[in-house]
Amino acid sequence: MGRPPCCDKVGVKKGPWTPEEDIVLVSYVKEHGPGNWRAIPKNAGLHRCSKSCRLRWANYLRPGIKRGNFTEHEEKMIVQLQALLGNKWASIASYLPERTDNDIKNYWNTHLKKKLKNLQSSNLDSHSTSHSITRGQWEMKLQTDINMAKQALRDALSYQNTSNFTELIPEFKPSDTKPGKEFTYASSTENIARLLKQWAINRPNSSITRNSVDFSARESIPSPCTYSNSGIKLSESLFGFGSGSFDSSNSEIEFTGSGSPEAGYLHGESKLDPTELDPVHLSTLENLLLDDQWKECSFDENLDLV
DNA sequence: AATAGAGGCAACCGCGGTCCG
DNA sequence: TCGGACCGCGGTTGCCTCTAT
Repeated sequence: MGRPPCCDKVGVKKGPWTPEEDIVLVSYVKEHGPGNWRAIPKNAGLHRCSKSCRLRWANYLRPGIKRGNFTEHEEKMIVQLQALLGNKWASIASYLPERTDNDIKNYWNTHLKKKLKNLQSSNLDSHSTSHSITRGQWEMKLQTDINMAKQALRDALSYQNTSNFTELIPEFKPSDTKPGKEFTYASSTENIARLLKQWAINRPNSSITRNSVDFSARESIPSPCTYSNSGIKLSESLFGFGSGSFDSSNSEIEFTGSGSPEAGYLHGESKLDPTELDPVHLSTLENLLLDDQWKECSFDENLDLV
């Protein structure tokens, strides 16, 4: 009946990963690709639960992860997307391809929550002298929020991805550590980064870019669909978020590439796959957010826009 | 210099949906 | 068809470091 358990709970190691374990995991994934996590601990000789391996890979070891301080742009996007989507960290992370959902979640909980709370309380203070918010003010605020949300999505779409895969592997930078903080794991991180970089270079298809990524491990490449109308060119759904740019001044969106690497090999398996999204939900959202930009456009019948 | 409290973050836990034997 | 494992995700915990006293 059923499948055998992924790992026997006895003898499964917990806690922080050692550099050696990281190297073993990276080496194994390098050879076999991510996926089939239940087989990895056994085959790689790791005394870890498959779940732990997947998490370690997704949150720390996979190529393309940007570490260190969040930029102002990233911060704004997180705030606005959180307001839009709620605590859907995986969804939010799909807009920030170089950040993991765990990172975003942590950053939200430790920094942004407080920041917003302070902002709100200072706003409340400024309002305390006046009477309660009027209907007109409320509507204005709502409109502002909607505009902010729209801007967030535009920002997301105009996010400029780096074009070269090797650029995605961050070299260890002193800025990754806090001032004065002894970063005992630095050398290991650096080694892993180098290892991964080497991996990228040595891959059979070494001309890997973010737009031509090997999805062969497990995921299927979302078939590119092209919509072209009114100067708008798309190769995939908005939420596929491949390599795209959006120029609000001339209403031109250009997506290239046949699939979002974020949904596949480069970024583990937790990212949104456009083909798996609820078309009604997302297209409604897209419609709402990009109403101004998109209302004039007619789409291919394959598009399930409401 | 020692210590307590706060902050940051990696990793674990538990749940719901999906998949497989 | 069904039971149970796998997978992905969000919430939470616990450890380590920093800072204030």
